[in-house]
Amino acid sequence: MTANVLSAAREALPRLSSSEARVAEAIIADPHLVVDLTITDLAQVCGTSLSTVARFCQTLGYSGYREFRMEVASAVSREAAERERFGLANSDIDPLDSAEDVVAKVAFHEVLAIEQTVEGLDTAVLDRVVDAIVGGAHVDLYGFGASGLTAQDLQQKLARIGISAFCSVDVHLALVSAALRKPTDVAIGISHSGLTTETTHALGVARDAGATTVAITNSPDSPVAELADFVLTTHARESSYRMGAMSSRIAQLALVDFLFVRIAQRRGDDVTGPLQRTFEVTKTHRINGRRAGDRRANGDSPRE
Amino acid sequence: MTANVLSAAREALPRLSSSEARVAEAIIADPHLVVDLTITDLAQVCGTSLSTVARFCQTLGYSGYREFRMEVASAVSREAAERERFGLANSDIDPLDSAEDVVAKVAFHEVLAIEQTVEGLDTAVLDRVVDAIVGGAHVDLYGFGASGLTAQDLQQKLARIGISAFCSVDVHLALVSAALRKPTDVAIGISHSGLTTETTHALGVARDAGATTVAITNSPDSPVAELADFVLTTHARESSYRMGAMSSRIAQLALVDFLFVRIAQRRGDDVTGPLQRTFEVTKTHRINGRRAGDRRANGDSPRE
DNA sequence: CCCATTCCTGAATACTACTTCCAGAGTCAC
DNA sequence: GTGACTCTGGAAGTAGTATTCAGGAATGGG
Repeated sequence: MTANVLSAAREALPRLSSSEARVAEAIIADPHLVVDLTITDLAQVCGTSLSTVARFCQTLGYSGYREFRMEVASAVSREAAERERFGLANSDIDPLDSAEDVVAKVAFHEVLAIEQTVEGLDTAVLDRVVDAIVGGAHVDLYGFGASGLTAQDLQQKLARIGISAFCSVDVHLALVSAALRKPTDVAIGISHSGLTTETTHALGVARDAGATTVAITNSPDSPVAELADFVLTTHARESSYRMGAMSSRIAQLALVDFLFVRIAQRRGDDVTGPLQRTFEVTKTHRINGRRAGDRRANGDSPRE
Repeated sequence: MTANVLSAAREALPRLSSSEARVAEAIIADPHLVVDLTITDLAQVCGTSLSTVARFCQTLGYSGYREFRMEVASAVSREAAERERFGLANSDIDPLDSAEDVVAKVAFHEVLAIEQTVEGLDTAVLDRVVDAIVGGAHVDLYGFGASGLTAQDLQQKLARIGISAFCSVDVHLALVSAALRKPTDVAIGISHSGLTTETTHALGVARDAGATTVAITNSPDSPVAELADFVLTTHARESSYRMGAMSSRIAQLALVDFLFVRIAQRRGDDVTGPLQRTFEVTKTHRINGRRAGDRRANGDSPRE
């Protein structure tokens, strides 16, 4: 299922028994343990028996420790390569880090979040959501707090290509809209944790009204996901929780972009046109450059 | 020793005996053999005995096949990542692209936008903006359309760590707020093109009121930038204008995150605390997790 | 040309690491 | 409290890996 072993481990955590979870946590905290240690040693480090470690590997879908280990080695190396591109030795932010370090580390985590979201994305589900939206009449979006921005972002994008979309920061309005959904409509709930009660509530109402429901969340086992016909999962790692909020939002936006581009593509929309125009306006402006600010009034671009 | 196992093997070739050379050649031709096959099977494929393969691994400086194999797995995965990246570097989205292709390409461009923004960032300017905000009384944020979401995002973040920040989608309210700025305040205008009249206007008003002004834009020569004491530039490449809208917003958010983390770091804020708590809530839920569906009466999920 | 030395090689052996099985402990529902 | 179930680690079994060793080829000296 999930391409990256480590994301898979994180995702599987809730389904695991306590001993297996201990193994998962140790591995998530330091994946290098797997590469360096034999199954026996790893079991000892985790305070459990090697049988449990072996079972854990199989729970994740691997034939055993050997296969799992190779997979972890690959994932670790891939991540290390990424880190090197940012010139980083380690990736946790320290209070004494320089501005350059902080910037590189934040960027690294955000890039990682995007890449892992891609790896873990089920494109079949993505396309079914695209089908539902393209074939549907209207899209309702529910998201509050940070996820509210993602919802608004998608709303703006859909509206721009002529798809009826609604999104409100006001829970009451969202609920009213949810109650009015028809079976031809699509309702999308966005919540990183999947626990946000307002989002869950709204999505449930839309579901009861007969709409096709979609969840965008980092926790595919969460309440929001359970109300959804289709679940799109982001893979922002929470282990370095200090970054969590940022990475998760970037991952959500990336996901929303995938969805949007695919919709535009499916509809045969000429996404190029309008944006091309923006591009040219900008370019023209830049050539005359400095004085454009003076002629204010009306010459504004489609976006921003 | 050479960093990459495979180069090492290639380099060592002339020094190897004929049987070991045969092993080396097979591996160089298809490194995946090592990942997939046991030492016994690999020996058979190479038409030699497993002893020879084991010796070969030791000749290259590894303790044995096991260690060698892990190393090869790492190298192979790293190389695949590089190749993938390279393949995406020069490709635009095509109407006939598959979902996988679309996702990979969009993600690549977004990652690129982050990386280039990091590269082009003047951390000295960043830190002076941080100084202004940390030492100031209040932050006003102006941004509309897509950039409005970035503005709101930063507003939310600053508010969360107790910094007075204002952001409104209503231009009038923004202007009123701008007019009320004091010299101890900071006003930040966000506009990708730098041409948005509302943003320019508001930033100009805040400047006249005496506030320190900051511009976040992709065009450092634009009107918004000219009104700013400090300019933070995003580097979302517009050449592939089809992606521009998405990449620019990601770049803006990344920039805002750099700013935010640096501010939190400077203030010695315990960013860890609140987020840690969120993490634990999620975790608690997850432990009971398994049966959450039952409690929820109607919750069935089509996937998983 | 023959013998001695050295190096190379793979079969056999020894060993380690991994997998699988199983029974006991614990947990939950009735 | 009892039965059904799950979780867990010990132990047996097996696959995979390391090492030893002897035969054989190649090289060099007599």
